[in-house]
Amino acid sequence: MSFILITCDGRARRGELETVHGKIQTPVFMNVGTSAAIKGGVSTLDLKNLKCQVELSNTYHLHVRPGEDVIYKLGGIHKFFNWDRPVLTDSGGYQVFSLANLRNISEEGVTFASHFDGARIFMSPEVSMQIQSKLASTIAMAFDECPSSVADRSYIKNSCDRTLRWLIRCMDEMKRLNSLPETINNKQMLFGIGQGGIYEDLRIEHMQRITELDLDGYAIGGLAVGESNQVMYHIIDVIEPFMPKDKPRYLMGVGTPINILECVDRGVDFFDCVMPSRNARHGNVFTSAGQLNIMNEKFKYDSRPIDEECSCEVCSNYSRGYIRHLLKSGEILGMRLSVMHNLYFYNNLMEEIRAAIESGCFSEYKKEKSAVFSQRV
RNA sequence: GGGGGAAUUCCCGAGCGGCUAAAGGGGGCAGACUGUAAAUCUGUUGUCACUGACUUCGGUGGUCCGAAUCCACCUUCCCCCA
Repeated sequence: MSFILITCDGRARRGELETVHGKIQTPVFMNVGTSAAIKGGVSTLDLKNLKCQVELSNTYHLHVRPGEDVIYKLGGIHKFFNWDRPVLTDSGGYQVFSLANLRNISEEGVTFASHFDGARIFMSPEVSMQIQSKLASTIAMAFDECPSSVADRSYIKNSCDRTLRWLIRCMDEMKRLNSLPETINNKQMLFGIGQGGIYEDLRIEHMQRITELDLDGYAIGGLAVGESNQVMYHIIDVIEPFMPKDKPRYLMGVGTPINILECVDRGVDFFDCVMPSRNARHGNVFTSAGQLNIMNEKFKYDSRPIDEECSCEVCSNYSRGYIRHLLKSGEILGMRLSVMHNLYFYNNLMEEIRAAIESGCFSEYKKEKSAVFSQRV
């Protein structure tokens, strides 16, 4: 289990992470299927055709439904949804942020009122690790607090300190769980998460302290939660020098195609975002000529594919006019086709980014694509 | 043949004398969405010379300072009794 840095182009890194479920070529975009399913009716069989390397699911959501014991008894998440490539499970830390009005934080952990039925759910570093161990994902994320972007400095400081203490508890619990004979994946990896809001010194301090611990990868959390892109880029610039060169770096929850180009350029290896799937469900699709909303009236009689440059199975077979009709009619196929296209677009973008880094022309590639991606069709 | 009810802006549907260009849905048009409480949310939806004016609530004519709202007749539709 190791991370190899194949080559660099400026700060952009081309790497390879070896896992028990195969190698991950980085930079990589992880396809988000929170409840062990890509929303919009896209299966794991489809994901293979969409160039997906890593699927991401969520500890909190799978704990609420169907419960980790169900997935454990069915052989772990890979058997559960028939996917043999890497899976990363987020820890539930983001739900501390997104379900802010339904939870209560203490040193021990977080109590949620389930968004599903209001039942009390307790999650702590140990509980999150236990759930993720039963899910048997390839990579587990540390249980952190993703604080609000408007939280004040003293709150962020205290939150970072607590998240560090939680990280150590996560590591201890993961070590214990990986040594148990009944553990499905006893080589489960653990990534730690750096926080610090928009405060440079807190960001640096937190990153320094978590990188003193021996983790399989280091994530940047708490960005793209309301601050501007420029602030986000600046924070990454500030903390990047403090991240180990020989470990994968994961920018959580980001982002737009331009965000990804900018952050690869700043040395990030892993990304994930809800954007390609959520936006697709609302008709917003990404193309090599810029974004468009397929439901706009101007596409009513358009016989062209979503993206004439795209070779995904959706663009090879269906017109804008047809997909517009499906979405306008509330047909689930409209979502399915749009989501499939957007995921292919993201996964293909990452493939092109990898090739550009390998050939040493990443900055030209980034410049050319950024100009196009900011356009609307 | 007799009796009763209804016609509202693209559709359904409130309104029953001034606060009504007219609630609320739907549909239409557009926007948002960044470790997914998101098949969700927001804006907009008579016309124009648009901080104002004009036209509109089946039709025609009345009452009134003022009518989608009251009256008369006409047209169409629905229900009940024969």
